[in-house]
Amino acid sequence: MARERKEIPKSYDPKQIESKWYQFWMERGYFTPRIDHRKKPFVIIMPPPNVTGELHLGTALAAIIEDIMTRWHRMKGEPTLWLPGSDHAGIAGQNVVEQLLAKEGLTRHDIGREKFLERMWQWMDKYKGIISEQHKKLGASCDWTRERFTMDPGPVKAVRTTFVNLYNKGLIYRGERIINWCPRCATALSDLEVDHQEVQSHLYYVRYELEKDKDQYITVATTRPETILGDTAVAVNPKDKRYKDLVGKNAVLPVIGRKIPIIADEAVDITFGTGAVKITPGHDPVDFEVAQRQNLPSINILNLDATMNENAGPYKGQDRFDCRKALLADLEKEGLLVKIDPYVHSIGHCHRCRTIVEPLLSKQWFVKIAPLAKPAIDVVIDGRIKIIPERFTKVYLNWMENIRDWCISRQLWWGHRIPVWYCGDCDEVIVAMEDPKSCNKCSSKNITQDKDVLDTWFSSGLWPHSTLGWPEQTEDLKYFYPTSVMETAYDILFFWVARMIIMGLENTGEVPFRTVYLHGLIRDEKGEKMSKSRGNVVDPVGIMEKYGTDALRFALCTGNSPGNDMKVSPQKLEGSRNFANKLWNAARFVVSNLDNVEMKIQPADLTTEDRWILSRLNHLVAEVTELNEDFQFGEALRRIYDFLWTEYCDWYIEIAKIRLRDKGTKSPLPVLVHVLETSLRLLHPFMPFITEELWQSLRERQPEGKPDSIMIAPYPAPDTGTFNADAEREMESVFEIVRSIRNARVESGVDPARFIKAVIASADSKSALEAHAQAITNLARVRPLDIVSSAEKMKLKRDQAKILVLKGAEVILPLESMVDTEAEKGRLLKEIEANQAEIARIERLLQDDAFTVKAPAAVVDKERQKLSDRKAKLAKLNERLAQLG
RNA sequence: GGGCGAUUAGCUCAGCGGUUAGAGCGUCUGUUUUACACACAGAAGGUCGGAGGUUCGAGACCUCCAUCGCCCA
Repeated sequence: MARERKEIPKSYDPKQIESKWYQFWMERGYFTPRIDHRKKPFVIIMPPPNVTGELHLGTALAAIIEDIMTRWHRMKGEPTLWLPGSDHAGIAGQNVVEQLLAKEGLTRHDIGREKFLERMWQWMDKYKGIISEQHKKLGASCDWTRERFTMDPGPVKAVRTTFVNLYNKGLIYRGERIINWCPRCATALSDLEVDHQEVQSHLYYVRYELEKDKDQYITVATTRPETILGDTAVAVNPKDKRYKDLVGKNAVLPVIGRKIPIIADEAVDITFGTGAVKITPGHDPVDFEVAQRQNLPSINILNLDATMNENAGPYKGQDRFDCRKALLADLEKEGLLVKIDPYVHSIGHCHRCRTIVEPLLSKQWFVKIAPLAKPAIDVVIDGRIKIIPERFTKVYLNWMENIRDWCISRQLWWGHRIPVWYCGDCDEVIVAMEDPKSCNKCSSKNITQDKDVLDTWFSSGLWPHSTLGWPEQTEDLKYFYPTSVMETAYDILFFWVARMIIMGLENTGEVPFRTVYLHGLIRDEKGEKMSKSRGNVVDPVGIMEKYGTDALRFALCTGNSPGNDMKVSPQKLEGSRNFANKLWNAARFVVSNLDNVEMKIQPADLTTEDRWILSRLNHLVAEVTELNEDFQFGEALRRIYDFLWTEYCDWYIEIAKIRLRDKGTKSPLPVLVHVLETSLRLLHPFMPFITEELWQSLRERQPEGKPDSIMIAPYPAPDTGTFNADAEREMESVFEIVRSIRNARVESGVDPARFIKAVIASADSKSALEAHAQAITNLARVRPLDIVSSAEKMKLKRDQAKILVLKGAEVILPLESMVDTEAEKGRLLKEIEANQAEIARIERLLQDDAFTVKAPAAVVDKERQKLSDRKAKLAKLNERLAQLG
């Protein structure tokens, strides 16, 4: 890209560069992988965000983590595919458009199925675009040429094929079962789409008269008195002696007077209420099972809008909760309401609209799940799929082992229509890949398609293979499947991840992905879950505009460990932005010094600080590589941050300035540039925009052998040959000297601008320290500085000086009049005490045979070294104290 | 009822067997030291929720308890 070479602005302005680079990457086609059969690809299928509105922070977090993995693997040279897409979001999607219609005073029934679906598509097309744009703004390097929508022809065919196959295998069936019904959404829900919430409620004790003897009663306890109207029995436990004589007799339902039997069933809990319970097979799953065992009839008392139907007698037409009140009043009047106890129990609410769901008996389509769950359990147990963090493995298995048949039909219009036709003439059920024209049994043309659609998660469950072309054996499917990582939030482990494993195994015989990475949920500063109703939703686009995309990425990545929730605060975002600015300025400094310098590093020219920073850099590269491989991206990024800010900026650049000013010495620029360039590549997956911008400004000046973009440059690999413990030790001692002088200056109130005299005395590293005289002079503001041997030290006049006793050296600061002898004595005594304590501790440790024998030799040696350092230091401190008198 | 997680500096969190516990923010004291005040230098601040135990050695491992949060029934 041709750019003018000009001054880099003083502070980082993300707006200036982000869209430019994204466009550049897109134009070059970097996001689209080249299929290379010699290489193993890295593949992530994006969890498709719901097309119900705009992106939220949770989706942004997912995209960021996925992008980090994607960019990292791409830089490692693997053919890398990150396939984006979006989900039609059945109930949620339909809700959104229905609400829009409501504003026009319309319902979907007013405009009809066809017109409604047109509106749905309009909405979807609009928001699909918005979500893609937002992903682009985040820097998501996904392959837009392969973008998919769950209702695209490919996925539609996959859904159809799966349904037909499972039906033919007898794994999809239609049956009358107790399902969860949301009266507001007017559809059946799966068990997962019901959220149980504890509520303060009441337990009502109601008397049922016995048929033959009106003075005798059996009292039952219930939380839902209106369901009395649907009772078909009273049950007691066969072991319960209290009711032994009543079993086999009939009771009479209050108010409506229907006769029902008193039966014995093991399922009854003797300790609940009175030990006698009402059985309502039409509205309770447990009761339904009892009824099946005991051959009891079921009575449905509800209409689908949760009003009472004709079976409710006098209450017909009333809302379920009005009916409850009316019935209780009537019971009270008749003296049949024995008592009301306060009672806490959990009630199911619709996952989407929070309405209380109603269990009811209904004819729906189900997936027979047990045979499908078995292999899905095996692949996790035998490690073919690994879940991170590991603790979710247990959660997954526990759910999978107790799984129940999955209700997949939804009474919605928006979604994948169930591919089933019913013959009006012969009752044949036709399930076929191609839409039938007539009944295949009686050839009647009088056939109608099932009106319902499938649970959204049915199509989502196919996502990893349907997006790649299944059921066709496409090139993509053959090459990219099974995928590498499924990255998503832990709250859809069952909804989605589990079903993808089930469906993937069933359809392809292969696992859909090797690793499941589950991230946590994002909460606000107070730790509350973000939700529209709480009004604490943070819009990622607003953040990106205010702080920059890389800052958002940094903030969401650091401190985010798998499976743990995280809080996002303005402070965190500011800190992230500050880091971007810090990096910007470090690069600005390097680049501004860059013209006409030979950039090749000549090993012979390297100074100790050069060897130190190269050693540190390569240790960093090794650590980051290891952490990335272990999916610890937050920690990896934190290490890069620490290195750049502290080691590179605070120390290396500051020391390099000396050589930059003095043109006579070897230039530090080759190393400055090398470390910066390597760090930028290391950092690129995390902060793609600023790293590309800075990398390009280096490349402009040093284009030789560099690829066109940092995102296709190789990810750094550690060069262990640069590891240099000696250089690290030497620099550490320089830093210690500088720090201690700075500290002493402040302590003694020396004017910050003033240079003071200093002498450094060292027994064994005099010559080494001499090489750093300039650095110490500049960083600690000491001049003149003398470096002397321990022997020479004795000749110095020391009584009016401040003496800093360090590990490898002593620093003598002749602060003359500023030294307060008494205060100095106090300071020394404190230091002596601390050293004595430490020496005592180590001696105790080393005298302990258990330690010296059992601890690893390296640990013991480390302690011995520490002890001798401490002793030397203590001796010097004592000597100094004696001098002060 | 069963399970999981969290509890470390004022706040947000790292650290997950090696012995003086780290960072960022905040606080305090200074500083226009020609990359950066979105910065620099220095400082204060923690008996790592409690009690037992394992170990030569425990924020780290085990047991129990407490508080908060989540999931499943």
